[in-house]
Amino acid sequence: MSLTRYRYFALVADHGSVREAADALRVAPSAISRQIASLEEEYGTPLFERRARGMRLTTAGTAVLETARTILDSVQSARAAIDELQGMKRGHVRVWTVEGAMDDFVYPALAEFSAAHPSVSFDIMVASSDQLVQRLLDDEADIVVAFNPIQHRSVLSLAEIADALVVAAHPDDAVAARQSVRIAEIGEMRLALPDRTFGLRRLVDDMVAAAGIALKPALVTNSIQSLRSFARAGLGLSILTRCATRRDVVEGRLVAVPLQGRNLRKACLKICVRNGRTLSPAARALARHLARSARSYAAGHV
Amino acid sequence: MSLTRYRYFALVADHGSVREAADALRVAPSAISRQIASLEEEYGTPLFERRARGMRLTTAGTAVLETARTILDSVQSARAAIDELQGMKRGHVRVWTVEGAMDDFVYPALAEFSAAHPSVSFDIMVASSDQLVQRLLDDEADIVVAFNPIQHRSVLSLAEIADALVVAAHPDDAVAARQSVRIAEIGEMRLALPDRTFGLRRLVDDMVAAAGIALKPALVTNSIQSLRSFARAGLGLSILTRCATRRDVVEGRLVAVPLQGRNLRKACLKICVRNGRTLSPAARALARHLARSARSYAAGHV
DNA sequence: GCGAGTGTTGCCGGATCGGCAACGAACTCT
DNA sequence: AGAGTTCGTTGCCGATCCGGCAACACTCGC
Repeated sequence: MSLTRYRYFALVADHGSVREAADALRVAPSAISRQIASLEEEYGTPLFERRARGMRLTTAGTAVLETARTILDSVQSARAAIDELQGMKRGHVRVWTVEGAMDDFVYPALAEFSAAHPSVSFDIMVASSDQLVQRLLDDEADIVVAFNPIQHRSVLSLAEIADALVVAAHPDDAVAARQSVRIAEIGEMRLALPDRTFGLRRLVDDMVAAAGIALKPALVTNSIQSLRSFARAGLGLSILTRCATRRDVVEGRLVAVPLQGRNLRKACLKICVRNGRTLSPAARALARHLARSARSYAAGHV
Repeated sequence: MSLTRYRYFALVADHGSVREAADALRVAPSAISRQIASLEEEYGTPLFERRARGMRLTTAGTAVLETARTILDSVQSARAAIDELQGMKRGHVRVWTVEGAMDDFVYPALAEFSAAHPSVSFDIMVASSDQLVQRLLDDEADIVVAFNPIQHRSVLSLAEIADALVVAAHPDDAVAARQSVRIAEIGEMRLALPDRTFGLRRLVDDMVAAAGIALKPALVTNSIQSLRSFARAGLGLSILTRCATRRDVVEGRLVAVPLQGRNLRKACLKICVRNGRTLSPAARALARHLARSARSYAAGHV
């Protein structure tokens, strides 16, 4: 939203330091410093006293802080009023998702939504893609985030994220230095794979079948986390999606090498709802939000 | 400021139409339309009902309008509180300016300042540059905006705007089609000039003297407005500054052709205060604001 | 004096904003 | 009914703003 300056300002006032506020907001200190400076220019007077150990409000700053709180509260209360109008007060939404999308996509999007609609509560349940579709058909899930779900006329996809298959390797593994890995090669590798109820596994099976190879996985599991751990421990390679490996890659614990091959079907994360079913207002709003997040996620990580 | 969306929103709600709000704010309707759309996305619901004859608030919109008013009021009240702290309540500032800078520079800057500090009142007096300096020394002016004022150790320049000399011509005049005019040529032209108390006139006189030419002005006046009218009526050419002709140029009534010549001294508009004198808080704030405006004006019109 | 902690600044890539012109929709007046 | 008017919206583009990064300046405590 556009009230960034006031949010930054209030947070700095609370923490007494640009640095701490920056950590709390997960932005660079310079961004906050600039917004404070621009606010001071707008009011034509310093709002903080700069000290060696942080920032202390000036008298003028105190007045602005009061304003900042008023502003932020009143936006919050407008949201609450709208929630009430739309029957989202005390709403509850049941989201089922594949494990691989949870950390990198579902939770960040959920955090945004929850900040806007604090009174809505959630179930976040994890299952394999096949099971997800079943939950949706059984009306046990309002929204599912599935990986290459089977086509079904009662399942409506609102948005999708193309998510490449990668080979996850320990940074010291020989594979980690490569630009890509061909399908034909993975038959020879020490591999960990998800079990056959996973959309990811179906994709891999189809590809290796088309290439005429047989896989001898060193480990089969029903947990994405365990696939990551396998590779992180240097026990061998795992096949995962880029999205599921992002955090470990950024933090240097894994390297993700793209899989290459002519039979590489589009690997696709989809936000799905049950066709024809009328969702609760809260669920509808969250579904819209997830779909929007998916589109911007897709745009940002191509 | 960054609360644009809420200002736009409130104004549209008040006027009941994007177009009227756009006219009132002097921005394009599309800009407002977008901000409204983004606000609606932020709240996840339409805030206006689109009708053939304008926009009508929805119920959700009414809730947001309340918020918008709270926000805008509370910013206003923070300003007022700061003004009070700084002793700017009911301040009064006496500004003296050259006529040529009034419309294009002084009034826009003043409007911004006045929006931020509504309780400050002004004298805006017009005089020639020589007289301005005298007012400042006599403590009859707090701030002056002068054109190439004479150097004086008690006159402190806070900021300056380089302002090129131009020949103003009627659009049909032969000169209007040219890229530039050399000093040497203006001796032959039918010219209007300000009288000798104007900084602008001093500049012209110095240049023609250096070029060894004598001028036979067709009209001498103590009013910039009359110089403009002279050229607009097609009676001949006027020597003016780019800043003083901008509006007429934009609206197609005049063409401004740059003057060229090696003796062309920098033509310069300066924001000046009396050195050593302690200004009232309101005057100090306005001086700062004018100086800042001058810098951004200079940056924007090179 | 030096290191650790702080806030700020220059630079740059990406996102946003506003102006312009063209469009589509709905009403009004022949 | 049809032409014209009055709306709001959208695509495009240039200018501006914002945030990340790295280097810097400053203060305090050892």
